[in-house]
Amino acid sequence: MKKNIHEKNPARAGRPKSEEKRTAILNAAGDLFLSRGLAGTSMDAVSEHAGVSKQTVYSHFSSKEDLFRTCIKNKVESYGFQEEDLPRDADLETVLKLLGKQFLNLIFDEEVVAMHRVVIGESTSYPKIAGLFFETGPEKTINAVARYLESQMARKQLKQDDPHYVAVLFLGLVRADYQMQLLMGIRPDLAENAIDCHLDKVVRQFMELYGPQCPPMLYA
Amino acid sequence: MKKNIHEKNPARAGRPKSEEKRTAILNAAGDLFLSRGLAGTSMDAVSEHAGVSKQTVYSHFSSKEDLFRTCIKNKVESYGFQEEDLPRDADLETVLKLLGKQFLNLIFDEEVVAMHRVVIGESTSYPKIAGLFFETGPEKTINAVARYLESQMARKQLKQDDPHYVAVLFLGLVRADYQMQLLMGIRPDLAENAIDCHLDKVVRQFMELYGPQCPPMLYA
DNA sequence: GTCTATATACAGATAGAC
DNA sequence: GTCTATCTGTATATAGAC
Repeated sequence: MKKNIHEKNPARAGRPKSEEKRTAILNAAGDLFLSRGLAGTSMDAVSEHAGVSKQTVYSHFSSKEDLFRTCIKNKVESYGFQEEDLPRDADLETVLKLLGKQFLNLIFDEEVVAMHRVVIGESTSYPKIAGLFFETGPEKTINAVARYLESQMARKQLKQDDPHYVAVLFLGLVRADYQMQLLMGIRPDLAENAIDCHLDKVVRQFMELYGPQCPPMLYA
Repeated sequence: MKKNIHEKNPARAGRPKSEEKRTAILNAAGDLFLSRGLAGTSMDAVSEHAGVSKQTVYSHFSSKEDLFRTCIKNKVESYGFQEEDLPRDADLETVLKLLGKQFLNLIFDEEVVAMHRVVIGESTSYPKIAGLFFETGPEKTINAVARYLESQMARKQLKQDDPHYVAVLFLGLVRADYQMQLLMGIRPDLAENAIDCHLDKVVRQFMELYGPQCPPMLYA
């Protein structure tokens, strides 16, 4: 997309290619940005860890910002939340628990935490990168959950409501304050089976609110 | 606490005092750290905005980290969530809506957003500062809400449960995904009265789960 | 106690050899 | 296309005058 070198003969280039070094740079930069932050990572450090010279880095990426944006873009796309993988025919509560577990695994993942940290920390300087991250990361997850919930509403398994709103609510229940603690470097104190207990309770509460056998609204 | 100058005669110091400059430094540094981040703020810029020389900054604070920590500590303490102000005798739902509104005002506040951003962004480099922030900020808010909920449980206005857990749940419902969007620089699209509608709905749902007339647990 | 001037280090980005 | 060497700016922190 950037240069489209080797269009004619990808396998046997006329001149020595550099796709290998490009990925080496991206890998090195990704690791460094996530572990030391943007300001804490020098272009010298990137070139050193990638095993190339600094000028080679600049020949692939026009600036540090360009490199940063490409790293985030690549990383966030690798963390898809596959709605397609969900067993739609399975019991609704089972799927919700599975969904919750997948979501918790995601937000507890160290690399995901680091990515949120650096994106949030740099969102003032680079709002567009933060926006891109949100749309292709958290927002995509919400939408995936919303689509599933919508299908269940159509099957009368869930009360009718705005699917996006309900997805945010469900994920909010699952997230609790774990995510904020993780972002601030606090390890949530998780006793034995605490996560599973939490998920059980959350799904039960969600079904109380949106399950088909839930009582009619008391007000309004 | 640091030097305790002028212990004997606070009003009429023998030598020219510097408490005034100290606060000027803290104010300038606070504004700059929150608007440009830690790495984006030089000690030169701090001294310039405070109207003092750089050496004066270093005479009051041993390092940039020391200055940063003191700024965050001061700021976060100024954002108390006064549980005492709540009208305990008022209707429970009214108080919950008021509580939710106060919380939303807090997390929508630009300075509070900026503070979260910088603390999260620097939490890898300065985990102790992030920990201090969490304890005296978000955690204190949770505890204040928990104490109120506990008092209402004692009066049988709410179902018995772990107050801290229920407080996290309530605040999670209120927060939805507004906070994450704000941290990433995205303005939540709020239609007319959207906040109030949201609060109404959230409180209703919370009462469905924990109100005294809520149905008995369907499982377990 | 406060200021001006400076030491020292390292950042991002570029020039020119091969 | 890739490397070594360098330019230019700026950072934190300190030394010494008043």
